[in-house]
Amino acid sequence: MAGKYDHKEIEGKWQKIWQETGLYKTSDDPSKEKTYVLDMFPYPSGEGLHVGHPKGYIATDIYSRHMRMRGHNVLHPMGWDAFGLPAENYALKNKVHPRVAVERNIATFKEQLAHIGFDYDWNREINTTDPEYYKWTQWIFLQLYKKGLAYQSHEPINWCPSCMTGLANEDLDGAVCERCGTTVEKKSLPQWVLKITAYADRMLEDLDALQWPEHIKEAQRNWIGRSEGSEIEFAIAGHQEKIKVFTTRADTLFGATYMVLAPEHPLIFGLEKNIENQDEVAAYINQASQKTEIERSAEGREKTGVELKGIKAINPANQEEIPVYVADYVLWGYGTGAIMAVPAHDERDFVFANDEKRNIEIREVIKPGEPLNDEFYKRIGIDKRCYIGPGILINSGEFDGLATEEAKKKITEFVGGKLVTNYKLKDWVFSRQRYWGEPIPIIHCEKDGAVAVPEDQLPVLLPEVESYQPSGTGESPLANIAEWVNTTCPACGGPAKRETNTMPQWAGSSWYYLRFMDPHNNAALVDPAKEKYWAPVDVYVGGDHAVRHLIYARFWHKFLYDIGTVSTIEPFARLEFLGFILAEDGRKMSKRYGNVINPDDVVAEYGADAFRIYEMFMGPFENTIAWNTKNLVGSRRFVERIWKLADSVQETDVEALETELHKTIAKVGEDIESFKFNTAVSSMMIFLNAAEAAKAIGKVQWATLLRLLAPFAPHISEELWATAGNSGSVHTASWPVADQNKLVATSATIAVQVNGKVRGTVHLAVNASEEEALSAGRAVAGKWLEGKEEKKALYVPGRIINFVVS
RNA sequence: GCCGGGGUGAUGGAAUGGUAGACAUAGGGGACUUAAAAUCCCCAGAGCUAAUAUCUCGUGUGGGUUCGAGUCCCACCCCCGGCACCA
Repeated sequence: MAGKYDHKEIEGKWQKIWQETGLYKTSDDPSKEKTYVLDMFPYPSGEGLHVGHPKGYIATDIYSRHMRMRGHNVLHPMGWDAFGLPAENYALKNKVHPRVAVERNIATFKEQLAHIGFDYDWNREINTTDPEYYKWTQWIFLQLYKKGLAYQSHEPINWCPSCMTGLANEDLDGAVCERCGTTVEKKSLPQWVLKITAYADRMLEDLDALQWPEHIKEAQRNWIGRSEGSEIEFAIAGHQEKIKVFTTRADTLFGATYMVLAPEHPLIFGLEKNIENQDEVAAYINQASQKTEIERSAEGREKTGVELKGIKAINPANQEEIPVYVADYVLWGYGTGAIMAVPAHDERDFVFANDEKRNIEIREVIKPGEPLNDEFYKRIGIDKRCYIGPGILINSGEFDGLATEEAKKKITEFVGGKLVTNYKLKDWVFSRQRYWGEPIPIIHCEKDGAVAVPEDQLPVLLPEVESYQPSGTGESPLANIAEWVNTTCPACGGPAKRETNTMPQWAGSSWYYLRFMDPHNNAALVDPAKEKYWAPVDVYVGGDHAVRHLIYARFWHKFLYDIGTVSTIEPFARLEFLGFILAEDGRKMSKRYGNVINPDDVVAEYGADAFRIYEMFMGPFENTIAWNTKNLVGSRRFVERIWKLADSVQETDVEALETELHKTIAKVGEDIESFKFNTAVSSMMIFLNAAEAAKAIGKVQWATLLRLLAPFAPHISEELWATAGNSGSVHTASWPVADQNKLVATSATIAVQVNGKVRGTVHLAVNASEEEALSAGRAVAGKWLEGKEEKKALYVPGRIINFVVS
């Protein structure tokens, strides 16, 4: 007779034993098959974990325990992504050094995680703010620099006036800072930029082979934004300069009746003397620069612009002179910052040109390849004079009659243009004017310019400062430490200054998964043999970060592949998307709303095992679902009923449970593999219901059930495994194998239908003949067949009987 | 606007084209208890019924394919997510 189920005692006891015996220590045994399961490592915030954080960790824990039981050598590590603005802001607010705050927060996180009973190998813990770690982050930067993929730029960048730092495009949410919601400004600052665009094509192409959720792949495709088109030059009448445009519709060139330059286009200044309405143009440009990105791109906004009077461009297709405008609907940051405008076949150009005072010709050059009836116009849904689809060329000289696709190539060739590919993806602005990040390992020499810090001098340690308050001037707080900034040039020995900007938060997380393979290596980022064994990450679990982290990590990984550091072209073979847990009120869990649920409290009251089961049973893993303490009771009851079932264990197996047990074995195994934890749990519940109904379970069946339960509820299954007299840990026992012969029941209840409507059921042996089945079916459905002509009778063994009558 | 994913009881959700609503929560009834909690047993999509049986309807809407559709096809509506004046 088992005693009362005391989760505190049981869970505390086993957590201690597992730690003492090193049950989860990972070895680099190359003779065993490996599985590398990884969570997106957390940022250790001052608020600690809420119940949403562990959801993904529980999933990887179950997966890793299951693979270990299947005999794999499992790498399931945990670490801390601790650089970046949140840590620094927290530290500023609470008047402690970020390092101290981070250490304290990590201790809290670890304590919280420990209570949930994860199988992490803590010997492999990493922390991105540890100099032994960021030495290698800096090392990667140097390799990028050496290959010309890290360069200095003076282009204006996005600047967050609240965070007082420059930002990358990926750090923006539309036109506001993703972190604080402040509208960003443009600011000219010298900075380091990483040439992520050099990898755009490979990042796009290699997506296809990844086992990732479609929406994440799609988000990456959108972000990279490849578009194939042509670059075509337009001469300016009476000038040497030319206007270069990017277009995806070179086939419409004969319909280009004006051009537009972005307000930032430098050519406007170059032509200044020849612009007759200089004042008007200058005023427009000034006005445009005052607008925020949001204002500029507001949907349905009237298109404004000013003609550059005295300037005419020459359409290279037909040598016609056409007007040139400056208008802010053309963006300086995309393509060449200038467009050829074809009002008949581009909605935006149409809206701009379809204004009487501008008096711009709308010239049709594409005829749709289908009948021009009302239905067609309804479908294209815009003004009949603007058709944006493909078609057949008209009014295009010798190209008349060609189809769009062919004409694009031929016309580009005809006017001496070239086919090019454009991307929305921008190079990664990599400098941050803040304290809490990896120093960029560069020295600026008066004579030699930017010089890489020699690798043997890494890491460049982040110095102590008096104030890590950002200056807001565009200089990082490091610039105030003269004794650190002033140094000698490694190349010439002359006076030089250190780079004072730091790396963005996303640097350390762009390669951390590699360090877990070999966390204590001082001579290399990762030992090649270990990398070859463990790479790639087999299953990567996390939410959000569809673009940023995943695109940065893929970029760095591909670069590391090119320089021979890693052996795979992609870092994460499979990605499982984590649906968040909302608060009970349906809102995001946040201190601000006072709706945070701390896992410590849940574990204390219901136990880690019930907590783990509940988070997995809530619903599909990828769904966002609100926390519900009432529902949690069900998982607690399940755990308690398992505990009580121990009293019903008998020597001999219960024959009636065999089919159900083997179904459960198959189901739980498949469901863990495919991250369908909710149905894995429900299948164990179904089996438990059956065992309770039978009022008995054989000891072999019991041991099997405990092994199935072990990944989900590691403590209670370990306890019951031990009390049942099994040797060793249940977590190193072998995973049960479903017996195919037992999976199929010998008989089944199947439905009898008449004309597809269920009219009854029959219990039939699975191997019953068709005659037997149909006659049994007729007996049940007799009433419905009476007086009707039976046209057809179907029997699908084990599934259905259906009579078709008239 | 383009792209991706969805719409199933009161709720979270199940369902290789084969008895829709498994499993769980909340709910109703009963047992135990002085009582309550806990536990155990039973009921439970909607309609019609005093109730049972029977029947009818039922997976966003309308069509279609099929012996049979939540599942496949077509059109539409709505929700969530990504991108968006990207030429």
